[in-house]
Amino acid sequence: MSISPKLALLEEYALVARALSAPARLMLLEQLAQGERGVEALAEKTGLTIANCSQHLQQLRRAALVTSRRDGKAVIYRLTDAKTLELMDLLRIVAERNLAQVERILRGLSGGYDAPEPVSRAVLAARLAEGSVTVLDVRPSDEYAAGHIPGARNATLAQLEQILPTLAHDAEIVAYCRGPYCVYAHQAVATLRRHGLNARRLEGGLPEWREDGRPVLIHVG
Amino acid sequence: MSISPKLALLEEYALVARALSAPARLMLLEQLAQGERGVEALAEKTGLTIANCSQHLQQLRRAALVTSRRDGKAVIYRLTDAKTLELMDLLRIVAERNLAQVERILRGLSGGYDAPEPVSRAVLAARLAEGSVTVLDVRPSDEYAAGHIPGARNATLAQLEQILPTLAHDAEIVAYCRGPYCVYAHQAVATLRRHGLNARRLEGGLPEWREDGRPVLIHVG
DNA sequence: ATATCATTCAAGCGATGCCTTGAATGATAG
DNA sequence: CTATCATTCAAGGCATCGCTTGAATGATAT
Repeated sequence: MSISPKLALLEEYALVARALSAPARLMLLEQLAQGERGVEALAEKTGLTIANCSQHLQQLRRAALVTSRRDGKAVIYRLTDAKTLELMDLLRIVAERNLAQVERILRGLSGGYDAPEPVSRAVLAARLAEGSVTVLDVRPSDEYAAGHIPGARNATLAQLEQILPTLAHDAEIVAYCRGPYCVYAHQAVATLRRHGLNARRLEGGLPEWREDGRPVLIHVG
Repeated sequence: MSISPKLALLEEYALVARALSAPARLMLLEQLAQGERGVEALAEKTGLTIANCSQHLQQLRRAALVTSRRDGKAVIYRLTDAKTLELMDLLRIVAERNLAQVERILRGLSGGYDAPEPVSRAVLAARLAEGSVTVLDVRPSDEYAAGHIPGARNATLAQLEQILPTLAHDAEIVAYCRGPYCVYAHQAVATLRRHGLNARRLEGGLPEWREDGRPVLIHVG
């Protein structure tokens, strides 16, 4: 009943890939890229039931993409390390690079306008230093409170229309969200540009920004 | 169409991951990494039937990991670009790195379940002679192939859950691995006992067994 | 101890995936 | 046109996956 060593190895690799092969688990990883979370919080954010969420998390843990620790009654999950994020990013890059389907979906998101190139993190940091840019954090406010780019203003997609008048029409606006898997920033830029504002998207999201070693402001005033 | 654009995007990313989640397809990609090949050549190299091989290749093509062209009657497949290779490499790196990490983590938590006393090598040898025990080698398959206790069955930790139903519930199970500093056997025993099986750990590992002058079987059938 | 809360386990259902078998397609050679 | 070859399609069996429901576990507080 002993299988070949080679096949056993491939089975291990396949286990990791299989852990990444369900949209629900990618959602969980995206959430965990924001920071460590408990099961209940993850279930709420992703819309999964508690039990289902727990089972997905255990599958991710079996592939060692996440680790967990106890905190009182709660079990807190987090990404094992930056390699997990790298793997997710490369998966996304390959998918977007190769799949015309992805392009069509993103185009559908942008509502048919020509999406401009995203702003690199280095460029945004420079523009921030000279104060020539408005930064918009379009994630839910609890995630904003847990950490955001210094100087960024928070507005969910639902709030976006309301704060439109308060946005300068001359300065450039840069929107960001959770990261490459997240579509909030795409949608925000589409909305802003439809209203004639000069908006672009930040390349990557807050996890990538933090990964670069750039400042993150916690506990808003 | 767009029920949920976000889900649709994640579905596309998951499609790429799913394409990498079958050992057969990883074998095909490994072959293609050495150069473009026809279907028949790939089937021969991997031991798959022609039809099965063709279907796997189409799945890889759907994920845009490979592309194909016609050459006379034959269809020649090749990797789409270097990114496919990068993705395979990162998958392998993460899998191997994570397995080592699991080992380190488990070393920290030796407790967690009431571990029974390990079985001495002399006792195991006697029990083996009378056939009243199931021996489980929980090291990687290549190490198993390089030498193991005669009659031992090989199963990595990842495979353990899958072979659970095939393990006898009445006979005692003895698990061993590399030696006193290796945690595979500890973890295996913990898993088996969680499933209600009567499992214990061998004192020491294969090096100690060999050091005792006891038989070691090389070259598995 | 008992109660409570968060998480995990276990069983069942429907859907999907992998593999096999046998027939259909598409391109080339005579 | 017909025959041949490589590949693909189609249908079936069998296993696995993802989700749900309801109960069990583990840690904490009373």
